[in-house]
Amino acid sequence: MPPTRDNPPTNGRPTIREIAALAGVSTATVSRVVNRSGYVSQETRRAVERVVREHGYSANRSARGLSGGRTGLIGVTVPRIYPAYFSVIIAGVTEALYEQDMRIVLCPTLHEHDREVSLLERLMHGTTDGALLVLPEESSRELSALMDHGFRFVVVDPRKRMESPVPTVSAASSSGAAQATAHLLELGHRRIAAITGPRGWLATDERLRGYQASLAAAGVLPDPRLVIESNFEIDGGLAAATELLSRAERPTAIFAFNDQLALGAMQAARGLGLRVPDDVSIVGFDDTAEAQIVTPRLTTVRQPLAEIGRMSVSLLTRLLDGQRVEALHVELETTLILRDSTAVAG
Amino acid sequence: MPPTRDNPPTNGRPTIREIAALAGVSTATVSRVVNRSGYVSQETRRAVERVVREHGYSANRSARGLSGGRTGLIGVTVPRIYPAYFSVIIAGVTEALYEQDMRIVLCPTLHEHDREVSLLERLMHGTTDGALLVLPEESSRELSALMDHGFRFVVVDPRKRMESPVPTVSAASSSGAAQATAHLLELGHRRIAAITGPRGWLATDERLRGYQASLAAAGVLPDPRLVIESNFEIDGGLAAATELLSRAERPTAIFAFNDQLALGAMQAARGLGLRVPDDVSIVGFDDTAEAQIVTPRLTTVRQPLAEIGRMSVSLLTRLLDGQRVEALHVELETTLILRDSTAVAG
DNA sequence: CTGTTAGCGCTTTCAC
DNA sequence: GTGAAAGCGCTAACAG
Repeated sequence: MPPTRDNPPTNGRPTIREIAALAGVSTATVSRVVNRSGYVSQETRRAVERVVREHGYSANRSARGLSGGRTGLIGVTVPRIYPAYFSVIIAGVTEALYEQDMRIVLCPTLHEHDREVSLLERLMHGTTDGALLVLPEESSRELSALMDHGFRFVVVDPRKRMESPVPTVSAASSSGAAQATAHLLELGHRRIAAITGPRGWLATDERLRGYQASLAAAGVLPDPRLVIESNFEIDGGLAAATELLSRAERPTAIFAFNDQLALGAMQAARGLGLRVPDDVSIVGFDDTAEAQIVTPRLTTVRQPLAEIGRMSVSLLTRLLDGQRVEALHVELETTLILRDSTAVAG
Repeated sequence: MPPTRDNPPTNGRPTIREIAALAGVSTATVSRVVNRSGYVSQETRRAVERVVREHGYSANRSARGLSGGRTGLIGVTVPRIYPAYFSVIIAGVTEALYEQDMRIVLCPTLHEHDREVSLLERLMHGTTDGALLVLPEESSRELSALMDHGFRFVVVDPRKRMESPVPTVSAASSSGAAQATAHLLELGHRRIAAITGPRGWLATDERLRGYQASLAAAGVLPDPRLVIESNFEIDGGLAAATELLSRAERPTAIFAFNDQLALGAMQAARGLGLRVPDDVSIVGFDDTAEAQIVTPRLTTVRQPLAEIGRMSVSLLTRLLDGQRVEALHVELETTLILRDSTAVAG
């Protein structure tokens, strides 16, 4: 601690004791009124509320946290803050928390497993009441262990499949992918390539399943050469699509497993002098803001990202309230959004 | 509080008392070791450090906060979490904080003055040690009052000019705008329109100043009809540019005062069947990720957004340490990034 | 219904 | 150098 350190400013805010004195009651009563817990007579309540209002009192969160109550803070680990995919989830989370007068302690992990674990451990020890883990690195086993340890959290968009004790919120990847693929098939496409995320990730495997199901339903033989594994980032999409579109017998359509990959694919097409959708149709997944600002605007599968964030908060708060959570794995609907990057097969 | 509420999980983490017992010293000594404060003998220090390490001890933040120390939490108010402009600043902030083992409590204000004020007041009372206000709604006077009140904060990208006691971090808007305009002039453009942000905002006024300065330096008479006030959002850019480009004597170049406006302007051009940059050149401001994914890629003025975030943290922590901050108004450089949305005047 | 009373886990004088 | 002890502001039994 530096030598010149000021005394921590008190900001002159009233404490519960002062409010109690002013209202002529005990601190316990003020606490009861403020927290709507226990019985307080109409009169007393009103009197206390008046003083609270007049003095702009609100409980010191550290004190509340310490005394065994809640801190009112939720930790959220997330690989990164952007692209929009993450920001929109975060926005949904903060808004839902705000409505309950709670706040978010935001922790980007940069995909580092160690950082995520240590973050989680410190967060859960006195700083926050619980956590939301977006796309966590931990395995189901590690997370189960944490739950057994008394940690309270919800996994958002799990990377791998989670065992039952760990609550999860995600979107219907498989059906969304099936819709996207069916759309391309209806347009007459038969050589439909897929640029996937990393194998083994739930999002990848589920979307692959939907893609293959639609292909099968249309009687189209799946061609493994048309499926390229990538990384859910623009560069990956660019590389994969460049490869695909440079082939002698190139695909007439590409289903990119997220919007970032689709953006990369569009760049690839452009780089090769191919027009979208005239020469190649492209479909994405997510429907983030980027989908609407590129030319042509991207046809894509919408995930209700803000809603995913809100739902996660809802699950977590129920968990924190000690309620038994009925739906441990919530899956929200996805919708195909038709825009300008797909057209009838040439 | 719901009836079924669990006892708050302890997570089985050791307390300072346990560590003290294990190390055979008092809690005071452990505290000294952990906080590197006061004198502790080499020996004792080492012994304590060993126990701390072995048991993965770290201080409970609520307790630390309560007992007058720091909470290790910084509040950050920001209008929204996306577009990228905000996310990138936030990312810079969190990363800089992480390096000091501090965390961010993120609070979107949705541009609501009331929400921002109340957020700020509660944050500063026991939850956080200080705050970063990104593009705050408050006037310089209101903020000065808060500072007098003992609040510690730094304003990032001030909306209005701030009086001296309030520290600020921003980018060199005026010179960036001058560069952008000069670039267009060099390409032979003379009818250069400007789509601005709201009048009275520092970002708007400064960029306007740079724009006019470059025009004047080139001997081009400023035409007030070419300057349209807008809102820093895509829709605003679309509307303003549509108007500009529909005129009989339309501008050959548009300087949009941020990238969002520029994206809107590109959409407008496309909507009118005009090609960018052949028919109209467009320059943006910010250089967010969007600038690189649109077609053509956007020529724009880069603001070092992540660096702005990091610098703000640096200023704030110095403030919290009670050090006198030398540079109260930090202004970072901007750079013109040449891409494909500008070309020689037709 | 309301007040009294213990702490929560930590930092910080103040003695020794 | 180190320990004992006093709270920080609040919640939660437990009495009454």
